[in-house]
Amino acid sequence: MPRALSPAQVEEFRDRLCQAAERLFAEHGPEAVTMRQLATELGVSPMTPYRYFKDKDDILAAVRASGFERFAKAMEAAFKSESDPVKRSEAVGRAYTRFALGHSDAYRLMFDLSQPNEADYPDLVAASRRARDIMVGQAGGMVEGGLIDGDPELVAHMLWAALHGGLVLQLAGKLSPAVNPSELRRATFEAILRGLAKPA
Amino acid sequence: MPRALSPAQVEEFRDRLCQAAERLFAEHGPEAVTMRQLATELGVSPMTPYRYFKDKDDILAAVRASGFERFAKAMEAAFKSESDPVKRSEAVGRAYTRFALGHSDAYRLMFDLSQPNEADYPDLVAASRRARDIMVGQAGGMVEGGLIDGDPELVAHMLWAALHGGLVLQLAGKLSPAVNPSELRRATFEAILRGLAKPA
DNA sequence: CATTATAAGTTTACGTCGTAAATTAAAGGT
DNA sequence: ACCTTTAATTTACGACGTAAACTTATAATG
Repeated sequence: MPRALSPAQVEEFRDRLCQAAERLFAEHGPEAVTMRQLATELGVSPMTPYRYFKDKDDILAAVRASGFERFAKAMEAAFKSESDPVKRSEAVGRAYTRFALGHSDAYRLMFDLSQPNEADYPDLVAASRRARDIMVGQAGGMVEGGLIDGDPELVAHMLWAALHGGLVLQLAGKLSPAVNPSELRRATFEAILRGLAKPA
Repeated sequence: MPRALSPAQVEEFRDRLCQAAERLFAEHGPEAVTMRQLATELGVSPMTPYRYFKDKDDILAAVRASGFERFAKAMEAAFKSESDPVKRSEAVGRAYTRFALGHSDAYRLMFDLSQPNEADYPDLVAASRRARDIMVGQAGGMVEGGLIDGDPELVAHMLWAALHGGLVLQLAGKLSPAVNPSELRRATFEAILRGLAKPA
């Protein structure tokens, strides 16, 4: 069916391929998934995906960008669901954790995997920045609300790094079996916030 | 020169190959390094490494194990260099950070990369456990010294996760440019320790 | 010593990968 | 009706990991 292919059709094919890719990447890791498999999955010949994506790396970037978008969306929803800075922070943190644990393969693809030429994929960069902005904004609320002391961006990164570190260690199975991951997160947040609390 | 090959010779070849592999893995990532390159690097034919390693994954595991061993050694030295629990903790933390930043490729290979059948490589498991034990021991000192409150293993994991999280985000270039990584580490440790401090 | 069994190392070969290039075929525009 | 354009397929290539066959040099045996 040559001649044509509206932008909508292009988008539809890209979406379908991304969905298949995300599932297969999650199951077997991106390296283990072949272009031929992806093509078979969509019922097309091995070279067809190359009309819609530059190469395999481009597909990976698209999958990661879509992950960041859903991630950002989940956090934005949590952000808007509360107005009190503390509750808002807790809601965003819960959304973050829920996403990381519920879509752990996507999360690993997004954060663990360091694509060398990440900057070449503007969609990826934009989606990733969008997610980070919410986290910073959430911490800003707590500082402005007078609950804690410090530069909001620094505080946001403290909480983010601590949460991310625990999550990747948990997902990699590197935590000691004696440590309950959710208790680890709770205790870490509590300690950091207590440590940053404004002196009464 | 067939017949013979003492254990020492085997070990020597394995070491040479591991060193070449670590350098090349660091430069280009493990996936981009081929068995043929490694063989050429050692001046042998492409199949020779297969006498000393089961396959490419086995080489990667050996490289990671050797990384964990050097990492553990560095932390053990720091641990022994101080007797006061707080100074000891700081020394171990510094050793950890210095290793992660100074051998960032090895660190990423060790922690970022999740080899699926990690348990199949006992050397790797042992070296990895050795490193973790020091971190837990270091936190135990602070708790026993009465400086902070809590389960030593949990406290160790809190500090570990926070440090590791900041480091991997830094190494992946995901920290905001406005945030100074070393200040981030300092502030996080200070906040956690303040938050865990025993009430006077 | 000459012979032979064995093990180190190389060569060859296979199936699979990502993808470039050539080819085919279907839909407008004229 | 014909030509141009382009989606899609087919074919083809070089490189990969590694199995299997082969070569070669020694150490043990008679």
